Amino acid sequence: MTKKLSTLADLAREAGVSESTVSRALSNNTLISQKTRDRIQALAHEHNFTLNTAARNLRLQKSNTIAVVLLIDSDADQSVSDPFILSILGVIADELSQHRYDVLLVSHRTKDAKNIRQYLDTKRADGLIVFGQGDSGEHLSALLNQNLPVVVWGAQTPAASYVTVGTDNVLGGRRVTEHLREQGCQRIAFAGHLSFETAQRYQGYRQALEAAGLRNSHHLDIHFSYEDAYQVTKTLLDNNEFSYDGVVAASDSIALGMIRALSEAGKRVPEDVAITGYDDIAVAAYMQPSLTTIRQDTRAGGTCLVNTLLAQLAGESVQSTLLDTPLIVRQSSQRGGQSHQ
Amino acid sequence: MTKKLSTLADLAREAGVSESTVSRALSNNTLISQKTRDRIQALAHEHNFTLNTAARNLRLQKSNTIAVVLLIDSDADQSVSDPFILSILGVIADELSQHRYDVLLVSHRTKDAKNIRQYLDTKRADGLIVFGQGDSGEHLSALLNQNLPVVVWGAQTPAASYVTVGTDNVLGGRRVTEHLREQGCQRIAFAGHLSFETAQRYQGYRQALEAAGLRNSHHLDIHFSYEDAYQVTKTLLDNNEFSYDGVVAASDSIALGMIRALSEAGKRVPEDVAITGYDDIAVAAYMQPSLTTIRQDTRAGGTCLVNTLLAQLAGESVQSTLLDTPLIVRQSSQRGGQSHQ
DNA sequence: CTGTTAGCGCATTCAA
DNA sequence: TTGAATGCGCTAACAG
Repeated sequence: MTKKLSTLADLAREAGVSESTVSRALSNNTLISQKTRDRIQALAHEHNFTLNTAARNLRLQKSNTIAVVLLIDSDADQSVSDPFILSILGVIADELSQHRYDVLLVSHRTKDAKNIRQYLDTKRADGLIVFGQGDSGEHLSALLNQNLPVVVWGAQTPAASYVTVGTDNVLGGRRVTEHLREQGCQRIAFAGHLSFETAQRYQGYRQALEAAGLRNSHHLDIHFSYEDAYQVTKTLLDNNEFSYDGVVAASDSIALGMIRALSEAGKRVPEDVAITGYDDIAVAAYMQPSLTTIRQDTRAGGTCLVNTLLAQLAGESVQSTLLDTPLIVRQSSQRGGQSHQ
Repeated sequence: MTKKLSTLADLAREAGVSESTVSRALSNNTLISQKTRDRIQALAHEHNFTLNTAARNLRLQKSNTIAVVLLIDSDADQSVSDPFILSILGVIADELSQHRYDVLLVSHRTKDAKNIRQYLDTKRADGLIVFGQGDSGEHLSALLNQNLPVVVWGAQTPAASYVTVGTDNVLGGRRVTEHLREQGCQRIAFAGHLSFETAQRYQGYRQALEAAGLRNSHHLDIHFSYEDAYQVTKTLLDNNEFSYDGVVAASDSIALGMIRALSEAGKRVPEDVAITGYDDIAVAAYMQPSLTTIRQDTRAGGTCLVNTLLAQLAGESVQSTLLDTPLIVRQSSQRGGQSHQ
């Protein structure tokens, strides 16, 4: 390792040429003779030289960076902990790095959503991928109505002016509920806090109940977490207020917490209570009982988010995508049901 | 929303003062009269003005950004999928954003580890948090021997010249193994691929066996994943080659995969086979049976990584930290054991 | 208290 | 085929 050459000027001096020649040589510009190019590139490599990104960005007015923005509910805990989000984030980081983009990970309180424009305005990021429209769809709409390079994870709404990639949550909610009906469940509760996307799942649940001629719906308000699900369920059971034979959980995490509480209380899943989750997180297949759920394919979702954004960046006109929401039937819901008369 | 003011110069013109005054006013420099400061800050706010980060970074020769580098094994799958890593990443993002730092998320093939210096050299990041020394400790040592602002997640090694935050993997491996011995296990296998950290856990496993007078160790080579663990275990069971009554799994994921395979084959956990995991991922407490494991506290770990790095950045002298590795006893390993004669 | 000036490192226009 | 000069937007030393 020879001495440190940290700027173009250093390299130029070392090579005995001008800065502009080095700049061109490094970008493999054909204006420069092949010989010079080779020589300079070799030199740069030898000295482990890399361009100063800030200077380059300033000059080029772009950043080669995509900001992934996580909008965090202010009253809930502020950390990024949802396994589904974390998992799709991993996919996005992969995809983006394959396209030679850097990923800037930022989290914002929901109510500060308006600040996210700054990443674009200050050329901090070339594009944005946003999670959490759930609690701030209206903010986003106000901000993103122009043709900005932004893709939002979540459901399309008629009002929204921005491009989204997401799954059909109403359909998903309907599917699991219908499935539980087919398994013979009579009293089916919906467990989850009704934020944006989960509210849609709830809506699907309602639709399915109504289609089955059931008038009463049951909502258990549980925020996204194992612990909360466990506690709420345990309390209900302790007070003898748990009267359901089926539960549509708004997420796999919630389903897991409930299953534990039920099991500790001596209830069998699925015999006494059939349960479905939502997301198909990695462990869903590996628990006992394995979890019936709606798959949200993180690989497909992440890839689609990235591709949509890159297409936008390339000037193509893009539209929102609705990903499929397949029902994955496993043990936690299967108990023969009516179909087996 | 008035017209777009995108640079300091624009703001200065609008305010009828010089650029430097605006610059100072925005940084709340007391050189500027309170009145002027207030006026300019109000103006900036009204126009939703933010500084251009690239220009600012270039001028200041710093970036207010921490790069989190994930070193990915080249022959394994390239994606960021380990739930433990993802979870600690969430914590880091939190902590860093509370300290007003941005997080640049980058993944690199292990063998390209030497490129990670560039983030520092080009002032792309003020500091680095690195995961995955496991497979590239020697590369890192070669790179990071200077007093660079870098903190590596993982175990300390005598050779390593860099600062680490991690848990005592040897101790952890020893603890679970001793625990299984206490539960009466006679033939205990270690399940996991022997990379850096897991090799240390394996070493602890060996120590515990030797201390118990057991000469034979059993190693099942399983990479980090549910699926691989499931397949390998299933194959062993199908061939009647699974002869263990205890398993020390190198990660919770592996434990889950194995438990599923065992359960499908009609083996009971913990009665027929007692199993321990490693990490204490969120679901560990919520599965059936709940998983005995070694806790790696992601909150503590992430916080410590960040604090150590920030201290380094502040010029303080810091040293490596070894976090506690508590044994969390749950159902998957408990079967009375010898102590109940 | 405020303004003028210079320069961070790079890409690019214009001139040679 | 190469070099000299300019400016991206910002901060800070120096002057006033």
